[in-house]
Amino acid sequence: MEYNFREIEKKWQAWWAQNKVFKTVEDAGKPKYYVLDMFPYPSGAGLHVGHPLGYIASDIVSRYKRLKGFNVLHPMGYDAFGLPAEQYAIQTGQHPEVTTTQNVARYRSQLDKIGFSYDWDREFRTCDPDYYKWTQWAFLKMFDSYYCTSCRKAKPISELVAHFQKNGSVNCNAACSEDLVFTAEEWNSWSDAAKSKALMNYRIAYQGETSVNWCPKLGTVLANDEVKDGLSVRGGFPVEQKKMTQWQLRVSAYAERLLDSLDSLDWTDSLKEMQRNWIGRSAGTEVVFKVIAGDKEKDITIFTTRVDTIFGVTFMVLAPESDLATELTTPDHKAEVEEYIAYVKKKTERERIAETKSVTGVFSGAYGINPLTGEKVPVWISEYVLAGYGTGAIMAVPAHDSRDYAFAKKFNLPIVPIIEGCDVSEQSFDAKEGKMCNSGFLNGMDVKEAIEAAKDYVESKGLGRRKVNYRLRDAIFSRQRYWGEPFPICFNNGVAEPLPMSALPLQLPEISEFKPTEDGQPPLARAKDWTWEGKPLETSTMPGFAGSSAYYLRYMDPHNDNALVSREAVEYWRNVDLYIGGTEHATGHLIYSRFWNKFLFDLGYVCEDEPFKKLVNQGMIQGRSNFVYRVVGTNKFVSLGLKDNYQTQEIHVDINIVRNDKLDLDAFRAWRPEFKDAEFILENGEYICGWAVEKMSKSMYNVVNPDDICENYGADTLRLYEMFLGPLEQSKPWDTKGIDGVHRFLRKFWRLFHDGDNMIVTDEKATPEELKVLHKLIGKEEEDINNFSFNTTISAFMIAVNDLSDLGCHKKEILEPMAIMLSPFAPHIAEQLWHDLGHEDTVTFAPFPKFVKEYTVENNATYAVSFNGKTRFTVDLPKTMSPAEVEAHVRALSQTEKYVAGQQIFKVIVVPGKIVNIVVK
RNA sequence: GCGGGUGUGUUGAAAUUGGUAGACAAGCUAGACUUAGGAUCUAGUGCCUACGGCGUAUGGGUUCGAGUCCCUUCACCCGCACCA
Repeated sequence: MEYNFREIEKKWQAWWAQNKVFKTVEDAGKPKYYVLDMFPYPSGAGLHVGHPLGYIASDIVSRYKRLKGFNVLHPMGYDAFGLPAEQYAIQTGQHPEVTTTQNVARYRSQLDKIGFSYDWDREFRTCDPDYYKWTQWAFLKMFDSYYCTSCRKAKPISELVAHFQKNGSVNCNAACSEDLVFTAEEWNSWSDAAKSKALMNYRIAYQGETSVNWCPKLGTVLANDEVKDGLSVRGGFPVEQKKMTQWQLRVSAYAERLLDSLDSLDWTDSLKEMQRNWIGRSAGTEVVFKVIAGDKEKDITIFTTRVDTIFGVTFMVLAPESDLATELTTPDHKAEVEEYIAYVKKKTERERIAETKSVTGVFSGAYGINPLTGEKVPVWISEYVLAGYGTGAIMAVPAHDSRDYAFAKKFNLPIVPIIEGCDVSEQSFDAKEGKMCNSGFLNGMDVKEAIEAAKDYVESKGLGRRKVNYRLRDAIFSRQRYWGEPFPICFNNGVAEPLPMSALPLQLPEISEFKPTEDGQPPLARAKDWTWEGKPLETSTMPGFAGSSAYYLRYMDPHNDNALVSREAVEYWRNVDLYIGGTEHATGHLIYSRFWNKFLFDLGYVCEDEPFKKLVNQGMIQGRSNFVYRVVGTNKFVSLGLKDNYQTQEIHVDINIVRNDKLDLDAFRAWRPEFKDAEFILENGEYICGWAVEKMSKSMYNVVNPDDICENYGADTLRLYEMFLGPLEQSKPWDTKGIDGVHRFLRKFWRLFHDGDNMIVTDEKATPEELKVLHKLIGKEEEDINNFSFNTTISAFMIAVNDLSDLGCHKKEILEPMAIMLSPFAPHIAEQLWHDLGHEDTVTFAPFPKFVKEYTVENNATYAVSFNGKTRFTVDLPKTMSPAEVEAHVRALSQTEKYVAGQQIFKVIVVPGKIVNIVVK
């Protein structure tokens, strides 16, 4: 029997499913290992060959860990709420539930063909009421909590209420949207509605007015990570800034913890850096400036990281969106300012980004007083100052800040340098170096010294205080959509009231149309009787990241009806040991999940502060398109190498009728009617196509579907090939060149066991040479899997198989461990061979062979010499030398050099391969 | 502009982490067998002015020894971007 992958794969996939081989149960006797893939959004297009890349890698690790004796949790499910299904519903009237179910079925059948070792009993979709019950539950917990800034954790809001009753807002240590000041008496005198309103300022899930990314085309608000370059990530529609009242999560309260615990994670530096930038910690100073606007006078606070430059302040700037801008404008400048604010408001986010270079602004008529110099400086209003960061007001030091500099140049404001010898005639001097001048008590100090000295001074004089600001903003948590989790919130005379836990899950109501209502209400407003005990329910739904923020916990205990996850389950599985997925979630899902986990950790529902210990980002697989070149105005096609002799037009050609960049001429003629009579100008009798790396897409005819590869080569070949393509983390184009190589390897592997219909494995004892081949591979695989270097393991397998073929080795002692070791990569063929060797159980839990180093004796003419176990050089020596002679020789040699090792003792170590190391102790 | 990363044959890529650069595959060339194929096997394949010399984007440095470490320049990729 030849290697018949179709039969083998079908047979063992069915057998695994039937015997529930991958069903996982908690087992205190075994160490746990939790391997998770970022679950997919089931889109209508199905999986292409890029999706399984990470899944294959995680499956390899899962299977390897099982061989190593771990109890492995390896689940899969679907992130099923989201925009595309709803957009489709709006267009076609198809209920998103229906399309989602269809798409999930398609995904499942595609995944099943690849032979993953998921425990499908743990599968769920985020749109299942049994699941989103717990998303709603977590929201209610957040609604019912505040963040205590002194103990750095979430606490019940009732404790804060008790504090207010006793002390008012004094020492309340709660993260909040704005600093409210009230006494206990005031608090106690307030109505329930007023209290509720005040508490919104502190809740972790709260409703508040904020500037949001509004996408008119989608009819919904979007989170910052859902917007790129001023366009929505989904759909690419323009986004504008709008002030709206929205549900939000107080993620900003966790900024510090999210930043600090990054250090403990085994993630790539680039990803951690991305999160650090996104969180954007900056330690600076808040300084109070007195501002005089006509007959009005007001203290305003500015934020700066460079208090040391305060003597160089020549003007101040307010953000046009901030309330201060209108408040501090003097009557004689009112018209201009209003016009300017209107102009800024009209701009879309995209225009703003495009015009960052242009400088705009207007004078407010007000003047600020520099608290250190007493100097009077004009207050301007400009869009380069953002309302959402710091205090929305800055002191401008044009000599030492490039933005202030550009502004000063444009509006002819003075530029006063305060660092000795710097030249500010052409541009500002932003560097934090040099000696201070023109700066009163700071004169003569080094800049770094001056920063600290200025901070101390400002604090000691009560002019301001040190302040750490974060760029991370609270997450906007409502979407004006249908296909998402409903909020378990109703409104009692406009006051938000949580539903009781017993009301969960609050299920999505049936509606017939998914568009927003005529008066701009979200689609849920169309539902009949969308009320709770007579009170209207919230009509927004939760965003996509809500359901994906705690899903890894649910897999631990997916059918629990009493808790998101039971204490026993979470204490056994704890957190994810290995998480594999794309970088696109760096600042979205991976921040929200960490936040969500920390919140549940604070409340004692989970036992680890961080959800994902190790994270690996697989690269994107791009498409590789092929082109033919039509001679303009004819139906003649010229081969790539000759095309420069003609005027040609480049046409995408279906990659399925091209092999190794050579066009199948008949298939091309049959591809489309207009090419039926195509003629070709060939080179060396062949038509060579051009190619380019592009995104995989239908319109470029370059989509490769995993089902087709499974059909033509088998799942094992697909798995091996995706890994063989190159390092996991690297983005690379899909290119079927070379897939034959790995397929050939599997056939060779098969032939070590079989000759035609006969099993040819013997019980003979293995020779040291054969054992050496085996153990070299064992060592390599152990090392490589821990480094996620799967491509080199596969190379090592190829070498081993070639060596064993050369040695004519068909011995069970060698081949049985080889089959076990291959099983993570190519599980179907390994399972078949395992059974061929007479086993009745599955290879899944066979013990991974033990690595023994001794079978590595070899000698050769090249020697490498190392000093202190590190530095080495090679010397050519006669083959016949004994180790002692080698030592003498090397000693003599080294004494001729300046790095003399004369007195040192050499030790000869024999290692695998050609090189003998002579280590100097 | 800031931050992170990458640069090795015709192609995907290896390199015991400072020690024979190009393993393993793909492609190409020649040959064998053949039921002529997208099968199998064998040999060759970095470059040159070839018994030698040169080669890991560029120029320099450290070292007995550099793809690997340090500095310069260039190119490409990714992320952030008026964050004070």
